[in-house]
Formats: sequence, C-alpha cells, structure tokens
Amino acid sequence: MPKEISTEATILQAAREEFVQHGYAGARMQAIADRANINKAMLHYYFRSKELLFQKILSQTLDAVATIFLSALGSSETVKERLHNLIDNLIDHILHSPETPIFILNEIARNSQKYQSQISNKMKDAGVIQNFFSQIKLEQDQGIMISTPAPHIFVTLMSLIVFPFLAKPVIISSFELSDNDFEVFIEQRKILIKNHLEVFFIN
Amino acid sequence: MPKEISTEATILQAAREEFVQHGYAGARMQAIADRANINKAMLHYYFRSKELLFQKILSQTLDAVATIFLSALGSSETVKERLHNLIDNLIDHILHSPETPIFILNEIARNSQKYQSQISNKMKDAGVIQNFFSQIKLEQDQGIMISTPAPHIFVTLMSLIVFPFLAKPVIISSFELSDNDFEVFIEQRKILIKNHLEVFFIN
DNA sequence: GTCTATAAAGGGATAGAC
DNA sequence: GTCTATCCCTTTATAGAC
Repeated sequence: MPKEISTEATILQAAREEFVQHGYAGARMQAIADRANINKAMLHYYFRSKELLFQKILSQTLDAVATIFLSALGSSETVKERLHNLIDNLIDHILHSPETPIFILNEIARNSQKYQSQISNKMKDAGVIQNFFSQIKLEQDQGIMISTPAPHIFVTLMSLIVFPFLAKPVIISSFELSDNDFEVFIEQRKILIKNHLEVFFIN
Repeated sequence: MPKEISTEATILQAAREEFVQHGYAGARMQAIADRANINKAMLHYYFRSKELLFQKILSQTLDAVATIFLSALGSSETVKERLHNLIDNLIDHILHSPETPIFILNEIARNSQKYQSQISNKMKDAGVIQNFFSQIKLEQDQGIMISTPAPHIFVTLMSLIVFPFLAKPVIISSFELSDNDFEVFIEQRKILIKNHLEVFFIN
C-alpha cells in the first residue's frame, strides 16, 4: 500500500511544519491540510483529532533527540569524547530542523504535567544519563575532571548548544546576519563550545 | 481616580500571567477576566482588543529587560564589571518572573517580522550594545581580553544566563528538584557563570 | 480513500441596560 | 464603570455521497 503511506507521511511532514511554527494552540488543521494538498476531512480520517496528530509529532521529535543523546552519551568513551560527539551531532540535528528546541521547550513549559512522562521516559531511557553522570564522578575522582556537580556541567553544555537556536531571530536581527551567516556562526560555536568545556578538565 | 488605576493594573497583571503561560494564541480573554475577577466586557472597555492588550504586556516586558541591559552594559566600568552586573541583575529579574524568557523568545520566534522593530528599538536603545562592543574591542587591543568576536562572547553569556530558565521544567523533572531547589541551583550558577567568563580574559 | 457540506463548540467583540 | 446577553466569525470534527 504505497499510496497510504505516502499520504500519511505527507500529512505528518505538513503537520510538523505547522505545529513547530505556530505551536499547538496556534496551529490550524486547515493550514496543515493546505500544506499537504488535501482537505481537512482527510486529516481526521488518518489521525482522529488535532490532539492525536500533535502527540505523534511531539513523540517523533522527542525520539529523534533521545536517539542522539543515547548514542553520544551512552558510548564507552571518555567524558570529553562523549561531550564532543553530543556537541557535533546535536548541533547538526538542530541545524537540519532549527525549530526543534523551541517546539519542545514550549509545549513542555506550557503543559509540563501532560508531557512530563514522555520526556522522562525518552530521556531517562536505559538510564543513559545516570550512567554518564557516574562516569563524570569517576573521572572527577581520578583527578581528570574538576569537581563541578554533574548537573551543572550538563546544563552548561546544553545552554551553550541550544540557546543560540532559541534566540535565532534576535541574534539575526541584532547582528544583521543572513540565514547563511547564522549557520557559519553556529559552526564556529562548535569549536568555541569545545574550548569552553576545557574548564571542566584538568590540564 | 484610584479605582480605575487599580482595575487596569489588575487586568494587566492577570493578562501577563495568562499570555506568559499560554502564549498569544493559547491565551483566552475569558481566562484573563476570570483571573482579574471581572467579566470579558471590561477587558474590551479598558483595552480595545486582545491584540492591543498583548502589545501592552509585551512592551512592558521588553522595557523591563531593556532597562537591565542599559544599566548593566551602559556604565563606564570595565567589561568584566559590566558583565558581572548583567549576570546578577538579569538573573535576579528572571528569578522574580521566570517566564519572561520563554514569553519573549516565543512570540518573537513565531512572529519575528511583527515585533522585529520593537525588539530592535528597545535593545539598540542609545546604542548601548554597540558602545559595549567597542569597549570589548578596546580591551582586546590592550591585551586584557582574548580576541573572541564580541557576538560570540555575548551569545555565550546570554546562553549561560537564560537557558536554564527556558529548560526549567525539564531540569526540575530530570534532576528531581523542588522549586526551591531550582532557585538554589540558579544562585550557584551566578558564581559558575562568572568563573566561566574568565576564559575571555587574560590571566 | 477522497470529497463537499454542515454540525457543534469556542472565543473575540459589541450593544445596551443600569 | 460595570454587567448581561448576544452577535458572528473561526475552527474542530463528522455525516454522507462517490
């Protein structure tokens, strides 16, 4: 059944664009239908309601991010190597779909109790974060890393990686950058962030 | 006319909470009226429309933030002193109304062309940022600071300050913090961020 | 599976009495 | 200034023909 899959995929892509751009409340089923070149009735035929369609999109988005965290932090490399992987892979992912961060943070900030479990499940999956934090503790005990608490290290890293995308419109406007300039700016930050992380390591 | 001012102020406070929590599209005039213990008609009596009421709130919010930037970055102190002021004052302001960042970034991200001018005007007011960037260039020439481009320094700082508030729901959930734990976490970051900034200075 | 037409509810805005 | 009632457009969702 190639036709059905194609239609469903088209809808999902259209819905992703609409939800990500306008948020749940601002998204319009009519707009999704227009983007997908079908009519509204088809949306309800494939996905029962706006809410269910949204859940699908959010779930997909969280899965994609979780996969990156899992593969970067869940390896058996050193902390520094894992962090460098996370920097490169997460930034590349967000460069490819730049609205991911604001989409995730927004809908969670506005409806935390509702999506709390989804986030927790995906992120805590296989206990990767806990495992990673143990590795940090280990390297701190070995004198390879300084003793900053792991949550602070992690939040610092995420701040440096994610914030520029959240503030993209302000950055572009303030520094008068084109979209291409912005990508260059972000590429430069990969190196800058890695340099920053050196403060957590001895030597 | 003490009564009118009080009612207007009550509405503004109620509107701020509703808009900040749900965004423009998700906010409901009925909900604002309920929060203010009045009826919908009164909202339209004091502020003609939802759009105008929203503009008032956004404008107030941007003004408050702009004032902090102006006073911190516009002084005649060294770059380091100005940055330390910005860290302390901005974090204190956001601690007091934690939804400020997501409110600003969101509505701008989703409607950049519309509020572009507002942001630019407030932020570029009196050319404070440009003046501050000149001071950075000066201290770099004097060998006090390393030669990282000013925009990167600025974005790095803003990332470290603002991101944790944007990700608050995720942070609270991931590290199982209470609201009070979170405030402690943020207070710790004031020092941590200042330490981080040392990488931009010689010695 | 796909369409048109329409039901049903939501939500911003106003009229008009007091 | 404040309230009730109501207008009317928007938007989600469904019925039913093809």
